[in-house]
Amino acid sequence: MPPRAAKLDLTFQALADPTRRSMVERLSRGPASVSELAQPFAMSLPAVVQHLAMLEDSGLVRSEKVGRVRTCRLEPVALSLAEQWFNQRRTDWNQRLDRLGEHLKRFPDREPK
Amino acid sequence: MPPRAAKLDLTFQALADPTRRSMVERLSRGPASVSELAQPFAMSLPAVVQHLAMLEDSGLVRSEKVGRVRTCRLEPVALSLAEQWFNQRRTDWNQRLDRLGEHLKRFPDREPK
DNA sequence: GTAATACTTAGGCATCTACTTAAGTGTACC
DNA sequence: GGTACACTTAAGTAGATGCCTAAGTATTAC
Repeated sequence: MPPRAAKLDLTFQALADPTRRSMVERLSRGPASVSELAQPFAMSLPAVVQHLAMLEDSGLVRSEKVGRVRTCRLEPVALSLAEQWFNQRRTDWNQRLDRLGEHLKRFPDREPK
Repeated sequence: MPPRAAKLDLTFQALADPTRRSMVERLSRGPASVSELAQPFAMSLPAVVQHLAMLEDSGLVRSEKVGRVRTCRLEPVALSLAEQWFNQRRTDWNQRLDRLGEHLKRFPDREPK
């Protein structure tokens, strides 16, 4: 598997959980500490940290520890990598529709292949 | 959990696997039967069908059976639902950068809050 | 009617996920 | 030095995921 695909696996996997999406939403408004990120959730801290680990594995989030506080920030480049995948699908889809329309204009009666 | 979030769970989960992404890529170029979709993969047919089931659960793919052939097609609306989530993140992110820039222009020396 | 095709169903198995509780470690404050 | 705080590590569990093989059903072609 090409490395880019592996990265997409991790990214989409990371975004497939509502807790983690919520964290990304929070971080898209600015950095936060682990406890700040944990605060909205009715879940133990280790559970939150485990979610964070998946976000970091995917590259969506980066964090560094200063003193006893770990500060997390969003990595927008990683987000746009996933976004690009959607753009490519849309491009393929539209190209097909264009070809289909062209074909129908020429042969209005026949079913396209 | 709001229903929209549940849908995003299923969508991102569906896209987190390279086999399934590959299938979506194939389908973004036009409809295909189950065996056509299975052909590129070194995997049993039941495994492929299981992947397809997840794609259908998420709403990304729709299929109908005629005779003994099941034809699958992409549902582009489901794709754009996921795309929108990225757009919203990007909007939040840019708003924050704007505010940050504004703040720095006024108080060039202070660390922003 | 027989045979090939295109799935479909059922069962099983190894691994991964999403949590938990309990017990650390390192830093900051008094 | 002692205590509170902010994580961190470890170990365990229920359920989901990603495959497999074997056997079944419905169409279509001969």
